[in-house]
Amino acid sequence: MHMGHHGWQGNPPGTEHEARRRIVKAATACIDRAGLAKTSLSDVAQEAGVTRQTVYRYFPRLTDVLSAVAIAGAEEFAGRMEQHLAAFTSATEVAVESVVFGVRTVPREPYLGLLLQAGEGDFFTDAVTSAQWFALGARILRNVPVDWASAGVTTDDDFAGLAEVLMRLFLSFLQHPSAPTVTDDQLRTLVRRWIGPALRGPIGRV
Amino acid sequence: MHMGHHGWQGNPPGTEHEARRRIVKAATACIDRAGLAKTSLSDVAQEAGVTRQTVYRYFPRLTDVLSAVAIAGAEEFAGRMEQHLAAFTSATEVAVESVVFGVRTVPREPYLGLLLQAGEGDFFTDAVTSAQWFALGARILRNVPVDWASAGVTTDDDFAGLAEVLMRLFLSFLQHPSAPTVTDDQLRTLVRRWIGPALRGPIGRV
DNA sequence: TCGATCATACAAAGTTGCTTCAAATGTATG
DNA sequence: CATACATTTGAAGCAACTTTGTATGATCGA
Repeated sequence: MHMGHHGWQGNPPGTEHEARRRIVKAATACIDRAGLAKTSLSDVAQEAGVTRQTVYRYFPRLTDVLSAVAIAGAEEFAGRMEQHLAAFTSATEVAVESVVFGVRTVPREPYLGLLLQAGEGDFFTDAVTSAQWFALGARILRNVPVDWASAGVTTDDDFAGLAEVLMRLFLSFLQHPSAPTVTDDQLRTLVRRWIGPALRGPIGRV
Repeated sequence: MHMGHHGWQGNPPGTEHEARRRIVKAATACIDRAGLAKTSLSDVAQEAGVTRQTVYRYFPRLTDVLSAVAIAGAEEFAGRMEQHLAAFTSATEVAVESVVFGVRTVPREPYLGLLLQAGEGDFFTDAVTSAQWFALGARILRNVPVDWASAGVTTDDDFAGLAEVLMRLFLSFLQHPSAPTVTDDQLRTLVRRWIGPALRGPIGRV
């Protein structure tokens, strides 16, 4: 990574936005490799092939870089989740598989895992709150090509409520696997049995 | 607490079991007052009015005292929860109110709160695992005088599954209140809407 | 006498409160 | 981009203190 000595020194190739994106990508790579605690701004700058000052140009503080990493990670995850869920045709299956997908995928993404375990006051919690997670979940569900109306999910509140319950279950399984090894099928049975009935027939007031 | 200089020194009043119970009670009081980190075996002994050696007589290690505290606390909590739930007559309401009761009650019990936040490898986690919590929940539900059969909950698996979902939701609300202040009614609506339908009519395979 | 406790002592392990040194953050200037 | 620098943070080492866990003999009541 010894670029910079004979290359361009003025305006970089690509837009400002591009440089910003490259820094976030570099930070993500560093965190994935060395962990959050062992990642310094110098490491990120080196990985991105820029100097520390350039990083400060786009992010006033180190925590802003990390917030951007968290948000970018969540967005990327949302995209993959949506893509994955598009393969299912019933509302119940989409609900079931969203939990399974989350439980199996998130632990492989170090910065997302950190995000979920973050405690009160943690800057990571400020970056993406659980409320934002629920909103993200609702957005994902809404975009999945399924006949939600016939499943009784129509209003924004319906999506928000369903997303919140599913997200809470999936967060819970990350922290309390319950058995040393929970199989995908055990997860499916649980969600299908206890959330599924709500997705058949109108939900209405209860 | 300067007893011991002029009191009895031989066999104590009450049975062996009584002394053990008194130590657990004293430890609970200490933890409630000073917190887990600031509670030492000496404190517990002094609070119980015995010497450290007597504590060691009943509990080989300090962690055994704390395990006993955790288990006793969970049992006591289960008793109060069962009593509370006896006031409700429908299966759905029992499910709903069990979550509300848990969310509102547990934070007031320092040693239970610690238990729920305990991480992997924490001795508190060894004391009462999440699997034990789910089992406790199932036991509670089973004992509440409600016509579970007509709600579709009959087998041990039904109780275990329902208890697991409810416990997970309640644990989740402890850690992610979602909004700064979640009202009891918001909690009720969520659970009633997404778990309730499963408790009307037979559950069966899905 | 027996069984449980008290009293005291003590080694090993863990905590706390520093001091010191290196690394990282944030800012300035050319 | 490159270099320089004040301030903050983190890690490493170390001494004083606390706590754990164990041992041993004396005391008291049944």
